[in-house]
Amino acid sequence: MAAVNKPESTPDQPRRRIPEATVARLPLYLRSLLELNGGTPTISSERLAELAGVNAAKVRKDLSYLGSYGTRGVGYDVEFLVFQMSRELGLTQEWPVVIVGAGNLGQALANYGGFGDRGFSVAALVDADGAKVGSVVGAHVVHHVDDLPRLAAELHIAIGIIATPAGVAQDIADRLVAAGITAVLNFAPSVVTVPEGASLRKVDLASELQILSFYQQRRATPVVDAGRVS
Amino acid sequence: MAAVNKPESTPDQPRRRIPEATVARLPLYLRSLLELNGGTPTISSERLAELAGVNAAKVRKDLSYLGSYGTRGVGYDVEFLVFQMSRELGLTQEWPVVIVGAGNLGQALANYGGFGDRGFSVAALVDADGAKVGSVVGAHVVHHVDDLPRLAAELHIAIGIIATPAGVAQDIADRLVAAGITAVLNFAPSVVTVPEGASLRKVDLASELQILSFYQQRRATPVVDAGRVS
DNA sequence: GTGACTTTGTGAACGCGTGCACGTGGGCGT
DNA sequence: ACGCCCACGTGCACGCGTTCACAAAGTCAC
Repeated sequence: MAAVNKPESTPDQPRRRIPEATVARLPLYLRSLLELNGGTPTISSERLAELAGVNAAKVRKDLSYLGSYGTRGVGYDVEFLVFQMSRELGLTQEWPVVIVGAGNLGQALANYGGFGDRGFSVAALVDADGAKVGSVVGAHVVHHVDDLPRLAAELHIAIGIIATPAGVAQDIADRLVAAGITAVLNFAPSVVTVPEGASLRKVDLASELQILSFYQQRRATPVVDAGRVS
Repeated sequence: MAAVNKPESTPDQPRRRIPEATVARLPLYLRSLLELNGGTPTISSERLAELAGVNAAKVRKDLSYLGSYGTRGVGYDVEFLVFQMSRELGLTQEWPVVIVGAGNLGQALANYGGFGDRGFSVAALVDADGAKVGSVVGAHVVHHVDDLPRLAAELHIAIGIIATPAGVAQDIADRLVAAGITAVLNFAPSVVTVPEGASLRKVDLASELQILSFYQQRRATPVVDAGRVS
């Protein structure tokens, strides 16, 4: 990345580093604020915490990473906070997204309304199956996955969603990155990796269910517990 | 497979507490092992780490929470490990799942093949919209959400998936819990809470995209001074 | 202007998870 | 049988994230 190389001698950090855990909560706060719909001009950390389902201290610390945007004795200006968070999250611009895989999931995602919701739009839908290419899903024509580089360049796509079978997920990830798409959201039940400098998030339905199953199983089986019960 | 009851054969230790982070990785390990397809009888922590995309020390520590199932100098017996992990995750039994919301996402989930994959099956699909009730989605007839208590009891459903609009997600969660379903997977873009004693996981597409957007934005902006970026 | 009250911002302590490094113990070759 | 080698299991240190508690800072009433 550009100027940020070694923190060898530069005391002034260019930009505040925001902990990953905090970044993951920002969308939650933003959503909570938007749900207020202008009901109140300001909001306290306590109220926001309640809406977001976290505790107040965490809210304050998280927001403090963005800057001192609160007013003591009053709270945070909702509108201003929404603006700052949107800016920080990069939501002041439109993010065109490509969905790879026009199967069950890919089609559902393409049709999903809550998408353009806030800064994101489905710019392209691609598939490797020649038979699907050209067909129409929702408002989108399915393109061939080989067109990724062209599509990415022409439509300025920076985010890719993998909605393919597990077997080809890594290959698709590689192709996405090769096409200059450095943010990847993987829905396929498969471990994929991206090179340094690219971002990867995953949504893993099977894992989530298995995690639930684990705790459900624990509850069902009587246990000799050494203290707490959860 | 052997009896799914208490491991009376094993030294009956007061069950080990497994860190949440570890639990979240178990499905990953399990999947990686299954992909081996009997290729090798044993596997080292290093190899498994590679497959699962984590580091070897973490694998060993994670697996050690399950018990000392490895053999020094050799590695882990794949088949045995699969069995132990399946047992621990509660995958030796079938988990019937109810999907709430027969909209875009709900239908896609109902049709999703990789579901019965490993211990889970769509036992019911319900919706609040009377017009949808009775219609057929995939192999399932849509029932009314009011039937939840009956369905849950009759079909022994313990896991519920919320695939509704955000506005009703909390209400649905309450209904699920009231119906005795104590494990909930929430797909709706909304904060929901469940009472103590129930489990909740969430899958939040919008948040994931916004997190990606955050890092993408950081990469794109060359970083000015500590103050505002115009 | 003053004092009481409210809520932020943050220093500090704590706890959990991660990763290293190495002791430990079992297999395998000779 | 013996010793070498290998990979597990884990104690320990470190870093990140969470939480508490409180001073700082601003508002509001009068």
